[in-house]
Amino acid sequence: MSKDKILRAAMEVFSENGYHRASMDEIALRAQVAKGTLYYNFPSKSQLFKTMVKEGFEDIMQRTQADLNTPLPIKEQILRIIRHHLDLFLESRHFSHIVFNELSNGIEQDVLEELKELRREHLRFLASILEESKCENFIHPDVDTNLAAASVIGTLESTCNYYLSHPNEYSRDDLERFVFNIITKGMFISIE
Amino acid sequence: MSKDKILRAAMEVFSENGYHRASMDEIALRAQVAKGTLYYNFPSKSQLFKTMVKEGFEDIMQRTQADLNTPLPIKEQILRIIRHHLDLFLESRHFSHIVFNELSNGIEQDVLEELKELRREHLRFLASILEESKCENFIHPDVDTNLAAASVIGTLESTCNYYLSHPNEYSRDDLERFVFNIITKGMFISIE
Amino acid sequence: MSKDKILRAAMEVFSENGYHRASMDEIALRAQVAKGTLYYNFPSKSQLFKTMVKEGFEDIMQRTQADLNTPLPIKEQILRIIRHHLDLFLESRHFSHIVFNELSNGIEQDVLEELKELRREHLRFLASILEESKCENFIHPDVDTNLAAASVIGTLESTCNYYLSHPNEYSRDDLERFVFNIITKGMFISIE
Amino acid sequence: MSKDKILRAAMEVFSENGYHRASMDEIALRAQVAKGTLYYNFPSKSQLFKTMVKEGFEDIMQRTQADLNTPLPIKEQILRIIRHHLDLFLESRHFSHIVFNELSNGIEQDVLEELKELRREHLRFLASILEESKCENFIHPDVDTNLAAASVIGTLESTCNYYLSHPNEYSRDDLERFVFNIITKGMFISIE
DNA sequence: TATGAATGAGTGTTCATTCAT
DNA sequence: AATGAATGAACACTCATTCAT
Repeated sequence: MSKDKILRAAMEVFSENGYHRASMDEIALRAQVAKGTLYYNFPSKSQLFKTMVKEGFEDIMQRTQADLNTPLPIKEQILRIIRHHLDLFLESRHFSHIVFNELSNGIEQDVLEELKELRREHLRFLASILEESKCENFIHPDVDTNLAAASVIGTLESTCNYYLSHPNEYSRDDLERFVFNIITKGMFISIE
Repeated sequence: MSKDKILRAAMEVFSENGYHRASMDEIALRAQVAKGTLYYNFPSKSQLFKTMVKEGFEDIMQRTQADLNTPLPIKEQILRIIRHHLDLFLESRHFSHIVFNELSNGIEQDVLEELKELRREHLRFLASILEESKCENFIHPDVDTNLAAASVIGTLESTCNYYLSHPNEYSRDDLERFVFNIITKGMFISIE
Repeated sequence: MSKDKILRAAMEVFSENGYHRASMDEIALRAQVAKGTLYYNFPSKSQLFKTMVKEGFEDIMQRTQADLNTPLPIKEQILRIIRHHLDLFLESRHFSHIVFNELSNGIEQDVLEELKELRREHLRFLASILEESKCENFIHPDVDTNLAAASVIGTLESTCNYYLSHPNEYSRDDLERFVFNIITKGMFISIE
Repeated sequence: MSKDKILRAAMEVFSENGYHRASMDEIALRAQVAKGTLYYNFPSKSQLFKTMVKEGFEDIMQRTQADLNTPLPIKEQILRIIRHHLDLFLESRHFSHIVFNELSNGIEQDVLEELKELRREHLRFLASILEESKCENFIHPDVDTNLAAASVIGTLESTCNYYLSHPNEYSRDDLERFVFNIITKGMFISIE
């Protein structure tokens, strides 16, 4: 079906070029449909973008959720969340970049709000997982889980970026372990 | 002087719209100079952008450095770094966003590399501060200071974003304290 | 069809203004299409120019060739070549001017080479006709036919220019006769 | 003096780039004066161009005239005219190209007419030399000396072009001899 | 006499969008 | 459901020219 071909092509092109440098011509070319077909299926570039982002978010949340359905020790749960997000950030690097960072400006106002809401939803999803851990006394009682969720995402994004722009300095496992440690234990020994 | 007026206007316009939606016309208008004057002072849009970013980086590094020159307890040092970067992220919110995130795609290749190098330099700067702390045994010996620097930036960026899009939920002090705690102690009590 | 309308308009506008002063706006206006349509059909100004020139060259060579297919006395052959090129130079005066003269500088390097090759091809075409005459001993054995072809074109261009800028001094027949004589017999009686 | 430096630089830059692609910035740079100085000495780009062309024409005419002042056999006279013009066409190749060919369009109307007049004057100068030869019965009585002068220029220009774009195929002497022969004897043996 | 910062009209080009088919 | 030719507003950039010093 055209719609799917277009969405796949859009994911590629947006990822490779960012929102603005991605052109509808290129997407049509990559999807092997005529340009008109894009507009037959999606009302505008920004709406196509939004649909694509939405599916991405739903996918990561669903996969994470599925993985947490079976009862697991807390440590394992954290590790799996990290792993899923590292997958996303490393494999669909540019997509995740757009999704997590390029949403503050430069995108049409109408769609921007919806995209931000999607991101907030994702953060709420992560926060709710953390909240559960907090209830079970795994997390410091003074830690705000909303900010913590944001901080997890920020740490993942930023370290992935570093990892990707310094190839050969670390292994993927190093990265995973680092993020796990920094999130759980912080970096300092004790400074009080 | 025109050059300064232009840089100030550029900062505004790039911040409000992101690199691509910022137009040279708008910058000229905002700087109250003719369009040609932009090109008299800067050879291209991307070079203007680069100059602006460069000055921003130099400023934050210089101010941070100045503040760390006097001997301070480690806790205070960390707090000050956080404060300076919170200042940057909250006051020049969009600028910092561009600087720390929008550099992955969509900007002319030639300038992109220089910008990334600026960012790397900034991370090295932070990493060197952390490395010092590590030498004095304040930081866990297995923590990589490069990744840690990246993670600090990611945490700051992401939590600032959250803070800014959820007004009235937290105070600035909450934010500062949260970031300090999460960086130093992590979020978990003990899960081993 | 748009493509043809554009080529016709381009011919007009390039002829009247020369390559550089011809603007894509003017061409679009003259062709009664939107500016975008120019770029839908031709990738750039220089490529549009090249296409136009190419068609012109092909036309003159084809028409000349067609006329020489039937066996004719050498004198008649020469006259017909002259006539065809006078037609071109007098009727599409500016076009031929561009084609034969404006190709030395000021045109984008990439297209310039192709245009020069077209001109060389046309000269080879004329030279091959002359070469045949030479083989039949109509032409002085020491005359280089390549240079001779170039010289024929130069003479035609230059005398046409003179003719056009001195209206009423000569008839078209005068011109034709003059060129024929000067090419075949030269201007001097005998000076050795 | 500035004026001379500018004229020399203008000659270089116009020759290398053609009228339109030559920029006042480049000329100022090459002349090592500030841009304002160009406008202090010449009212506009086109006037600067005109002045330069005028000097060029005067120079070639003067040098040719000087050479013909002493009594010489007709053959030698012709050879010298050819030589002087070959010098001009081969050494200041682009300048002469502009002067002899690029004057039909693309240059500001106001100056264009004056430039054409300069060219006509030069042709009259050559024609007058030929006319003299004609009076002495060296030239066919039915040859119009005005057209002949134009034809000489056209032949020179065109063969020089060919010569320059086919390096190593001919020597300068070949060229000189060819032009002399074609002008004096034409290319055909006898076709009546 | 000379400067050079500033100008702004003009240029080629891009691209999301439309619509007749 | 799908097409692709056509659009036109918007864009980065150029450059001859001006003018206060």
